[in-house]
Amino acid sequence: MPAESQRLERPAAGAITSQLGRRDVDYLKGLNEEQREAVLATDGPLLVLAGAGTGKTRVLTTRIAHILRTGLARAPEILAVTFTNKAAREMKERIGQLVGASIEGMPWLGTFHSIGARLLRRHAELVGLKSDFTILDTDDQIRLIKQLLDAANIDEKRWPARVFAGMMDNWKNRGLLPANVSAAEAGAFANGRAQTLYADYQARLKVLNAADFGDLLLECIRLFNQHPDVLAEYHRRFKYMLVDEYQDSNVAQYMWLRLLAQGKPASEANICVVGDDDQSIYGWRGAEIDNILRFEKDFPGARVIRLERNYRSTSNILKAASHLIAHNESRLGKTLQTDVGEKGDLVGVTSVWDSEEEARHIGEEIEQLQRQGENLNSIAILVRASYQMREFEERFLTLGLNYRVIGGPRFYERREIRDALAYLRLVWNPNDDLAFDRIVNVPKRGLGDSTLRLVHEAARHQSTSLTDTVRMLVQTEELKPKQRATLRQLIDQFDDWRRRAKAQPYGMMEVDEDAPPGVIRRTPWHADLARQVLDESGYTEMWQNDKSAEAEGRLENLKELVNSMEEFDSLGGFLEHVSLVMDRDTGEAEDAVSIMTLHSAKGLEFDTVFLPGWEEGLFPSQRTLDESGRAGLEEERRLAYVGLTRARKRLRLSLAQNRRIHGLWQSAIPSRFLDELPAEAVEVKDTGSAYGGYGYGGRAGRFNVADPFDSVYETPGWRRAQAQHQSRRSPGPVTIDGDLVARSVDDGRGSKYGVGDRVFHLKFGYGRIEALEGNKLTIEFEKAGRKKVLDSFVQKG
DNA sequence: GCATAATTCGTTTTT
DNA sequence: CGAATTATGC
Repeated sequence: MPAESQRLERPAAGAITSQLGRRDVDYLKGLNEEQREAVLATDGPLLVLAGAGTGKTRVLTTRIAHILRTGLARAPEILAVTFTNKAAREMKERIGQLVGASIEGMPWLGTFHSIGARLLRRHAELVGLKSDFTILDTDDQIRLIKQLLDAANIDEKRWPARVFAGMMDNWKNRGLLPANVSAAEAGAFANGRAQTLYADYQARLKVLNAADFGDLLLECIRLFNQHPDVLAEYHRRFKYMLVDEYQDSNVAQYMWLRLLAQGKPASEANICVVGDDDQSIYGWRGAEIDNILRFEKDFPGARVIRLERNYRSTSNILKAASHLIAHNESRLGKTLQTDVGEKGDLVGVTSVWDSEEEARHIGEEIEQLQRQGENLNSIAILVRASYQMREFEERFLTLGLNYRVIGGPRFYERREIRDALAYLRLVWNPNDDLAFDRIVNVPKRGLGDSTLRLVHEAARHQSTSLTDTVRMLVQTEELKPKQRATLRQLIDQFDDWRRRAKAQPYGMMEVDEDAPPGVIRRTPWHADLARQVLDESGYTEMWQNDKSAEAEGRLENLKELVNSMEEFDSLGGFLEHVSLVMDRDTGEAEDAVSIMTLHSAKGLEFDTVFLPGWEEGLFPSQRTLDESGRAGLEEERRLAYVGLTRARKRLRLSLAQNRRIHGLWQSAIPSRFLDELPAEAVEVKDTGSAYGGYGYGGRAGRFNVADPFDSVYETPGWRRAQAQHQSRRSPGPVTIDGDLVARSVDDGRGSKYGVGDRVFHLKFGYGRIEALEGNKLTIEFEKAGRKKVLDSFVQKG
């Protein structure tokens, strides 16, 4: 885990350029004509349409190297954005190799989000944040929304928080601030209160000094729009802009780029986008394939360079992929030419009885390949939906075949990791209410719903953080003694940890760069502190006492987490890293078959690729068809294209005649995509167990396909979708949940009490104020006696 | 407040 | 069919 965010701060700006003079760089060697052109066309807008396996990353990295080498710009003057951390890391590495320097000095190479975060931290105060703002993950987001729904008296059963989170995500992906959300769209949630909720949510984030992932872009856009001077600063700074996987960009990312490119007239902008419209598979999460299709209009006079020479696959594989993708209408059009030279094996298509047989069959083929000396690492199984994976896992376990599942729950998404991080976040920032919420009763401390509800209400009334609220509450008698003692202890503990955190000066863990190898590096204090926090809080113990099977693994993960902290210079730096870099190191040490979804396979390649489950409904997915119609079908087809083009030498498709979905068996129809493969590149195989005549193999090369596309509109699913769409469009009669009974609300003049006032307290009844101390009142109650309470819990009686 | 039974509900996923 | 979340009883 490289400490990118930390190291980049060091002024190594000249590191790359200074070494260039000494090196005879032959970076242009080995590039084909188009690639070289794409590298050398530095000025003006450029669209590089790079088909699968045509050397896209190579062009991108070489282009950067070229810009540096020729002195067109220095490293900090180049903005290069990717979508994933993995891609960013890879680029850094390869640029490093090309220019013979380390990754240092490319401060603006990163994901949209990490660069967005970097920009926001620099100008935080202009968007209502402090520069040490917290980046929320989806978990925190949901928690926060739940609180807001609760506060607004919206039934969370009927209007689930995750649905609203999805809507907001959607808006943010499209660059919409609360004010810009159309009433029609907002009407679809909580009887039209969505817009207010969105605004409340944003306001709450500011109070919490936090931003969610969407904000990292959206707030940048707002910043640029509202502060042209700031934007101008970056116009001057960035001489060249490069964007990877442009077909995956969404509207917000487009706006972001557009603003940054505005320093010059569009026809002169030095912006280079690289992508493949045929590999756009993220439409469902906001990607606008239109961005890439429209590039030439956005940037008039843009050069377009097509990379069509494929260095990956045999011609049969390529033929299959090209033939299939040609069925799409909205595409810019490329024709991949193989450079491999071999025709290779035919693409195998096998029909099997059910998914169990499918797994058995693929297992056998893999064992066969293994006997032929193939490496398991060079084999992958790519599925459409993750539930298909289980069958393979089970089979491979009984076979004793090594496999690895890629893209499962990520390290930083595991419960124990999030809990541990919440502890650390709360040490780092006492006002992190979401972190507080997460761990206040983890491990179990006997603080249940009622106690926490009380704390929350008090916090809401007083507009203080949960930590501060509790700090006040424990000085009163609002809480039951047991809970009060527990909370007091917890607060004290955190204060203690914070003291320890401050006690250690930063200088202590500065790494001695000149130390000879072998010198044991001192464990940074914050890793130690983390260990202490986890031990003293009882968190470690909680898992030690847990007898479930996963407990051991969780403890391991916690250790790993603490160890990984040692690579960071400060707790803050570490926390930034974990909130943005959510990917795990790929353990490629062992030889194993890879099992993953088609989506997570993008960008990878394998000698042998198995593509199971080519059945109507599963692939293409019925749901996508229902929701997005023809556009959905085209995206599914691109997904198929991505799958096919992952293979270098061997491609094996399969389909089951019967599949169990949601517990019940359904007979399946072969995928229409099978019909779209060129017959001459395909070989239909038979497992022998398929029932003659029914099987796909029985039809002598003609695929027993699927209804024509139009019939999709007749499926029940489609009609359902239509119906939903209708109901969403028309707001309909406004039904009121009946829950409009006024709650005892703070009337705003809350804290204006004086000694002698008669007040009412929900729990203790009527009483008279004896003394005032800030917002703490001492009251002599008529029935309950003398108590200390918070002013927000009483009303004038 | 917490452990256990009943119920709901089923893509794809990065940051 | 099975996970994952929610209602129920102690």
